[in-house]
Amino acid sequence: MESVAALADLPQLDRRTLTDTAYAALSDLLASGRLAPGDRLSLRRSAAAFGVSVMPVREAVSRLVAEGVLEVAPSRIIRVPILSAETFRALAETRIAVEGIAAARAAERRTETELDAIRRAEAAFRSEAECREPDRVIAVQLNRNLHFAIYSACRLAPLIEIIRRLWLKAGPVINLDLRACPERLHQGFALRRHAAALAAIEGRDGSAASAAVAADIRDAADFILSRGTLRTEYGKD
Amino acid sequence: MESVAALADLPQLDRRTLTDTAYAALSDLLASGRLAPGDRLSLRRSAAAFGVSVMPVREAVSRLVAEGVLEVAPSRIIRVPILSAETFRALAETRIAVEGIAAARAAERRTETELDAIRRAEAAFRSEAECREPDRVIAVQLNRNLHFAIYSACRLAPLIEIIRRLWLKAGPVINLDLRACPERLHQGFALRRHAAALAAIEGRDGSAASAAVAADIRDAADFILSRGTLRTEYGKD
DNA sequence: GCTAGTGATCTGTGATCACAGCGTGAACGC
DNA sequence: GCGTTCACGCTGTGATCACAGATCACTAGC
Repeated sequence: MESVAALADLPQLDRRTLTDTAYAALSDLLASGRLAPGDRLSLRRSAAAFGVSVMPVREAVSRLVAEGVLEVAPSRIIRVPILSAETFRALAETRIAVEGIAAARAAERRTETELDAIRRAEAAFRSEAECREPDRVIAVQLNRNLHFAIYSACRLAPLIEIIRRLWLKAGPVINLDLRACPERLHQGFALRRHAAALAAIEGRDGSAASAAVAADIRDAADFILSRGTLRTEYGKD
Repeated sequence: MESVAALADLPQLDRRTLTDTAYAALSDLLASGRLAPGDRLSLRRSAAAFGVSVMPVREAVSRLVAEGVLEVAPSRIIRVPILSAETFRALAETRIAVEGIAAARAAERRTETELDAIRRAEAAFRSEAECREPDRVIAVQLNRNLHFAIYSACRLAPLIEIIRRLWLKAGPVINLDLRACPERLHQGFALRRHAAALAAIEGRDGSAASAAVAADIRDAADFILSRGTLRTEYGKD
């Protein structure tokens, strides 16, 4: 018999399958905006790029398709969906509702530790956004970190998972927009909303936190919709 | 060239793959409670039962695993998760939050048509529940119909999809419970909540609708938790 | 009688093959 | 010169094969 204590240290050697790895890689590509709406994907090509067979990529893509993050056209082409304005609006409304709740709960029951993490995340984003030449990729990542630092404090694992998926769906559109209009970072909209959210969470004010997050999401959504780059008509492709 | 009008009638001949079919079949098994927590699943056996190869079943299961509806143990066994009390509570809280929002929105912007559909669904459930010997399987289905008739009126496709997934996760536990305690139907808790929800939606009272749905969910969750059949300790298996 | 070892069997995971459908481009016909 | 067609290549989907690991029943040994 081996040492029980030593075994307890590695609770579960994570059985990470190639499918999981491929899923994580594709998710990252989508979340970071390196995959834009309309971009196509090929199982065989992706598999070659990852250095595996098509099987794991296929399952990963299948999951993303099921989640609506990718779509497969009747012509058997996998691509990241091009959202219509209406679809995007519905997605934003859903985000406002769901993330608003998470923020409210987070404000009401955050611990000091969680509050510290949120403070640090807010500061990190702020310092990058106020920099003279902010790195867009990093800013997006830091914004994401801040939001999820807040949502994590709601202590509702299923809710956080839901939000993760919503971000995956909205990611490509938002990142594409930010890439096209980097100056938006300077306008400080997000900074104001973040500050308001942080203050609300510090003061355990649920509805104020919810409102701040909602405003943050709505700002971005309105801006994207106002640019009019989204399809206004519906039509399968 | 064929008639354009005729083509428009069948907007998209649904390219239903075997994977989609398998997914739908498994979802139905889970939602209707024919698959209980702890039940195991084998790819090869399921494939044989469906009369297809393992491939489609494998992808369908993979999706459900990704959604947390099924889990694959390190011992390579697929099964429907046995939720701990804590996990179940978190799931119920999430449902209360999300479905509450959907109900509130539904109440505020339902059309007459949608209201009619909700009324019919409520009446259908009531007549079955008030029957002397209610059919549990049918009652579960009618309850589901009513809830989704309400949620559909919120007009937020992503939100409805989220709720669909939440129901898939909670389904086995709830159905298992209902199967064990059919008398709960007679107590009329659900009936009262449903009536309150219907009245709120008729009166376009969002917060009342939200409260009614939340109470309905909480009743069921509290009842299940009070029975103490759920694991109280956590531990991977 | 009970335990430890051991092999048959079944598991999901990954790779490979087969196929029908669609897109694309070049060559042919008018 | 321009439009049509046809063939090639690539696509996702489904089936099958290969494999490592885990379970479980059975047996040998104490």
